[in-house]
Amino acid sequence: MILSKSCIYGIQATIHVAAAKGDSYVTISNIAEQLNISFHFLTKVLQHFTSAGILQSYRGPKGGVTLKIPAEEISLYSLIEAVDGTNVFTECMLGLPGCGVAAPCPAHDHWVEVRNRFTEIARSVSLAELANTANELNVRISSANINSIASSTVDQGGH
Amino acid sequence: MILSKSCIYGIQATIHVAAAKGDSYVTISNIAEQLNISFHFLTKVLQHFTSAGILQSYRGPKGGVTLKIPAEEISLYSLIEAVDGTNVFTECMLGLPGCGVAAPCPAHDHWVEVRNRFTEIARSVSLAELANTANELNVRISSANINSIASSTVDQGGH
DNA sequence: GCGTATTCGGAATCCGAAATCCGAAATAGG
DNA sequence: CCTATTTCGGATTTCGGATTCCGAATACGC
Repeated sequence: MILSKSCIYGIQATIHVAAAKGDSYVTISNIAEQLNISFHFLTKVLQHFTSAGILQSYRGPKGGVTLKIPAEEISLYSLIEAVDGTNVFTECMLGLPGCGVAAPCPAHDHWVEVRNRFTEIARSVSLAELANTANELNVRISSANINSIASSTVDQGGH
Repeated sequence: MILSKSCIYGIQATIHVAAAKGDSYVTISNIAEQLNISFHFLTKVLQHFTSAGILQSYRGPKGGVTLKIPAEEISLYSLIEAVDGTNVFTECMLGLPGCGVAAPCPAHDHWVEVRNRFTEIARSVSLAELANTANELNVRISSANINSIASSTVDQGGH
């Protein structure tokens, strides 16, 4: 698994939030329920995003989380970075610390090609695109289905 | 980390064995020492390769392991497969079971591109190439350096 | 102000991979 | 036959990520 579970949950959750695209806050318990993830665990994961400035949170009744910046400006890269850091994009395939052009491992050149392609894609794919794909294709983002968001998210007005 | 530590150790070890390319068996303790890996742990890892028909082992004095088939016929793919299985090459980026064309996740198309490139490379890169690269470039395969193999491996004759 | 809903943040627990330990089996050499 | 060497294979321990638990902080509604 190239991404940690925390990271995967986080990506699924932000897609969920972006796909809901209401003015209101979405509660973490709602997200957790829809995605079949432990509420308490998701709570922790989403804190990475709020401290990274990707999500905006609000406590108390009518609280929850929402996107702090437009989904178009949130790259998959920044989502991954917020939770797992940038190691995924720089690590050596054989786990050698400091593997690079100066001191490559035998598989360096081959792996760099894969790694760079992954990085490019992560940088160019936006959360908006992921959310649109999810909505348009009516595609699942977890064991649950994305189209259950509409019915479960109620616009409660802004703040 | 896309590969488990066991798998990484295994790849490093087989490169070491291939780079030594003597007729004799290389002891696991020798490999472990050169690669700075726990001997007992490496013992377990290499058993995957012997049971997969990649390595040939021999017990007792003058025993050890050696390649069972030519290094040219051993792909990086088969090395990874022997230890970690094929999940790496088929898994969904978001960890969704059964993610595929029929039921894709929002990131499916993008991830498949990366995954397929990785698979192609793993299938086309041979252990011989890795070992040659390591020898020619005098490149390290662990914290230790590959060129220490020559001095540490003594040809004790065949069996 | 008071009770409730909600996120925040640390502590405790669980669990699987990583690593260690130990005895058994095989084999060469004397 | 006996001993030293080496791989085999199970049992145990360690360690870090995943998960749960609990109390605090914040904010709405009455």
